[in-house]
Amino acid sequence: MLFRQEYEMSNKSTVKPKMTQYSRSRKKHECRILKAAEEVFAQFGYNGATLDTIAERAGLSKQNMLYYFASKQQLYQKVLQNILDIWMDSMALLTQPGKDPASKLENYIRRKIELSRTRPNGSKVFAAEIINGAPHLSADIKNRLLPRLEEDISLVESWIAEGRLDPIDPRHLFFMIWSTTQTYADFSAQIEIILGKPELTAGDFEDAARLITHVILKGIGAQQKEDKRL
Amino acid sequence: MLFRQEYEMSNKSTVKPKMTQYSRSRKKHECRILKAAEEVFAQFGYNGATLDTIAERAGLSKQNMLYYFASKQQLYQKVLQNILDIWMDSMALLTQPGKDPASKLENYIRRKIELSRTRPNGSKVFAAEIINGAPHLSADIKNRLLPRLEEDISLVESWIAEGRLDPIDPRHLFFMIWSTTQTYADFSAQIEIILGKPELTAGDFEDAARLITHVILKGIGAQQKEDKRL
DNA sequence: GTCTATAAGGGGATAGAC
DNA sequence: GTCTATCCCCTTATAGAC
Repeated sequence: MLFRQEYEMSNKSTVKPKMTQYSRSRKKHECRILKAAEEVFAQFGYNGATLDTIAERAGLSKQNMLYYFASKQQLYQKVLQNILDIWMDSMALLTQPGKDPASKLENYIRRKIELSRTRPNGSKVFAAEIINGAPHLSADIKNRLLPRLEEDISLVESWIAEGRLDPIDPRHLFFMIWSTTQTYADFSAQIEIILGKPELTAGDFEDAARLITHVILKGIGAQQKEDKRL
Repeated sequence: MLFRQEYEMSNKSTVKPKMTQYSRSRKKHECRILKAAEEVFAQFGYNGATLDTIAERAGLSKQNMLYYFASKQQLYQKVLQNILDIWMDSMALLTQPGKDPASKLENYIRRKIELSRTRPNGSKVFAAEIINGAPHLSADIKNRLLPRLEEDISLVESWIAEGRLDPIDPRHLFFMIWSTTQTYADFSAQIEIILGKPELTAGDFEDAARLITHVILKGIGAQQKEDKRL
């Protein structure tokens, strides 16, 4: 499912049928609103997006939408949280047991590319937020992303210590993986023009994943089991 | 100079002193306005930026600024043009005579990183514009950037045909170079948090250049004369 | 939960004096 | 070229009926 169900806290342990009905309806609305908001924030930016446009795309009135999300900021924050959650989930691929570093990194890169294909608008909203100085997100980056990332940095450092990777700075490696994969969501307008296509296809994302994996793994001296054909 | 002098067309071949005086004063104002606009558009986005804020940072009134740039859109377009011009100039490093492919690519990557350091706001405005679907820039990408890029794509293809690079898609290689270098401008807010610094230093950009050059050149099978220490 | 109406403020752009 | 004044539209958010 593209939009995960949130707001679980409204479901108490003693659930009455009426309450369930209520919550389901509410979730359905919230889900549609969040989907519309992600699209509109991505296309017009925070200030360019209007509640009217979002509401229309979600199929309700602006005033009605404000019943579900009390303010524009609250809606925006939720969109940001969602994509950060999804990206942080994907980091689990780096700590899968029983895989070599090259496979783990390849799985992570491929997952990030897949997310650029399936959730481009979330990526765009996130990117625009960072570009603007992350006023609504710096706390989450510091308090949620960074601690999780530190573990992965230590992991990469251990791989280097074991001689399985070239001695590179793990943090810059992550900047490289993030930028090369997310650019296929964030800069799709430019990439489409250069590739001469109205829309990027699944094949284009596969090309991207193959090239990024090849260059990064070979570039950091990680052994791949079999070299992919380009 | 950070902001190149534009609007050369107002200087006719028969220049009178008074006219020169006039033009110099105008250019000085326009230059300050463009610098301020680049900063404000980068921080707040097109719709979030206000003429009042830009004018204040440039040291004049909003109404006075509108004497130099007739509309917000016109000012914005000029900011976009400037950074695209600078980036296109940097592509000349790929066609320098008497250099091997690895050196040319390294020079280009290093120049792009240097521009991320010296003109981060131009990069941010450009990035936000592409994220929003490039409504003001798609014509320029198609008509100015793409033809220039086609030459560089042919060049990379010839290197591949000569066996000097792995058989990669040149277009995706450029997407990789652009994303990895521009991320140090566009995503500086996130990178600063992760590196634990209030501002990125020249040393951070040097670290980035070294890692990107190492990984990409090694990753595409380009021979480097001497492997840089990490 | 959904509607109509409206308050309240912001911001781009123009008019016209100096 | 620079200033004061102002027009006019857009947008967020609230009030209150149903």
